[in-house]
Amino acid sequence: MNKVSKTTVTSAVLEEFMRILIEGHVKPGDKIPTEQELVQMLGVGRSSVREVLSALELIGIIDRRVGDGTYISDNLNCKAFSLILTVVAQNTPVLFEARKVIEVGLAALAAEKATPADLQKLEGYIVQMKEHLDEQQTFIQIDLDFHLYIAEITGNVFLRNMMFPLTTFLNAWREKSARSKAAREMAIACHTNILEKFKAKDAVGASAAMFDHLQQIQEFFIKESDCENPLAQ
Amino acid sequence: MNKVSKTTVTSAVLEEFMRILIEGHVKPGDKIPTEQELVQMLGVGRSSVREVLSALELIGIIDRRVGDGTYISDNLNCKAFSLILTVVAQNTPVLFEARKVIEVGLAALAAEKATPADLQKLEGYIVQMKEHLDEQQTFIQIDLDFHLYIAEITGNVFLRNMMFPLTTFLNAWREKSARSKAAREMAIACHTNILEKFKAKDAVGASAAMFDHLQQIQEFFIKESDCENPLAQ
DNA sequence: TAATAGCTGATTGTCTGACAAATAACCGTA
DNA sequence: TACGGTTATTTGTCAGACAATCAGCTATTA
Repeated sequence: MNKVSKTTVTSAVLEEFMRILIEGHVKPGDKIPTEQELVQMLGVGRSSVREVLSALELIGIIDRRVGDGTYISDNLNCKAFSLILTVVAQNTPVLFEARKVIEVGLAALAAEKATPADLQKLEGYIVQMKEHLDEQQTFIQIDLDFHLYIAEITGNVFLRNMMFPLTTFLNAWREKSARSKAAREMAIACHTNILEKFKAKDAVGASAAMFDHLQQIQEFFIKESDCENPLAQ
Repeated sequence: MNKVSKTTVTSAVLEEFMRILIEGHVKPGDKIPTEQELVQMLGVGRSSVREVLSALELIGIIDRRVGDGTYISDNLNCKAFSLILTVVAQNTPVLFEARKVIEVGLAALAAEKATPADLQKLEGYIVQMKEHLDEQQTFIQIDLDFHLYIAEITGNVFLRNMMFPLTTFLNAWREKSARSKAAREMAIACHTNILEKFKAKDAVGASAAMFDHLQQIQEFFIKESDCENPLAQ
C-alpha cells in the first residue's frame, strides 16, 4: 500500500533505486544491477530505468561502461554542482557571496586540521606564485590550486566537491578580464597572511584572513570587469 | 577539431542544451522547446533527448507537465542537493562538518543584512520555542525554522537552497533519537545568543555564536545517539 | 607453461514506433 | 458571459531492434 502513488514511474524507480542504494550499503566503486535486472526487479520498462540511470550519471552519482556495467562513482557529486552553477551562472554576485561564505568556513576548519606537510605544500604554492608573477595564465592556475588545496586539507569530501566547481567557475570567469600586477602581488600577500594563521593554528584568524582576501578579489573583480546586474530570480 | 570527441550522444545533447539555455538567456518559468522540436533541432532520437531532460528534471533544473510542456524550474537546484545528500548520507559526520562551515558563514552574512523585521521574526521563533518546550516534535520544527530563516535573510538563493536539504536532513536524522529537555533549553539559550549578535550587527560575534551552537548540537548528537563510524570514501 | 590472438556473450548506447494520460485551447451552446 | 465538451498537443511509458564496446574465456603458439 504505497501512499497516494500519484507519482510517475520514473520517480518511483528513482526512489526504489535510492532505497536499494542505501539499504544495500553500497560503496563507491561497487557494481550495481544491470538494466535488465533492474527492469525485472522493478517491473518497469527499460526506458524508465534508463532515464533514471542517465540522470544519476549526468549528476555524477554513477558511472556506466558499455559492455561492462554500472558502478557507483568514486568521486561523487562534483558534476551536479557544475551543472547547477551553469544555470545560476548568470548571477555571479550570488556565487561570489556563496564562495565567500563557504571558503571562510573552510579556512577555519583547515587551519585546525593542517599537518606540517600541508603547510609545506601551501608554502610551495606561494613560492610558485612569486616565480610566475608575470605569467597571468600560470599565476591564476597556481592561485586556484592554493585555494583548492585548502579544501583538500579539511578532508571533507562534500565540501571539497562543492568548492571545486565553484572556485573553478569563478576563476574561469575572472580569466576573461586581465588582472593587474598589483592585484597579483596583493594575492600573494593575502595567501602568505593566510598561511601564517594556518601555521599558528589560528582558526578565527585564518577565516578572517580568507575573508579579507576574497573581499579584495571581489572588489578587483567588480572594478576591473564590466559586471552586469544580477538577475532577479 | 574537437579533442578525441569520444563523447556519447546524450552528453553532446546535454552540452548543446545547456548552451542554448545560457545563450538564450532563459529565465526561471520560461517554456523551452518540446521534445519533438529538440529532436529535430539536435538531430537525435527522442530517447536521447528524454534522458537528458529526465536528468535535468531530476536535479530540479526543469519542470515537465504532461499535455503542457517543459519549463525552467523557478526554485532551482534544491533537489540536486537532496539527491546528493541521500548518497553521502551514510557519512553523517561529514555532513555535520559541512553544515557547520556553511551555516557559520551564513550567520555572519545574515548578521550584516538583517532588517528590523527579520530580527522580530527570529525573536518570534524563540518565543515559540519557549512555549513548546515540552513538545519535542513541534520544538524541533521551530528550531529548524529558525535556522532556515537565517539562510533566508541572506537573500542568497544558492546558499539557501543548499542549506535547506542539509539542515532538514540532519534534523530528520536527529529526530530519531529523543533529545533531553536540557538540550532543548540550551538550544533556546544559543538562539537567543545568536539573535543578540544579530541585533548588534556583529558579524564576527554571530558566526562565533553559531559555531558554539552547532558544536553543542554535534556533541549532544554524538552523545545521545549511536553514531556509526564514517565510511572511508 | 606462459603469452597472445580471437571469439563470444553480456551490457550499455541509440533509434523507432506505438499507445496512454493529461492538459491547454478552442468551439458551440445555453 | 459562462459553462461543458471536443480536439490537438505534449509528456509518460513500453517494446523491439540493432550497434558499439568490453570482460572473460578459449585455443593456438612459442
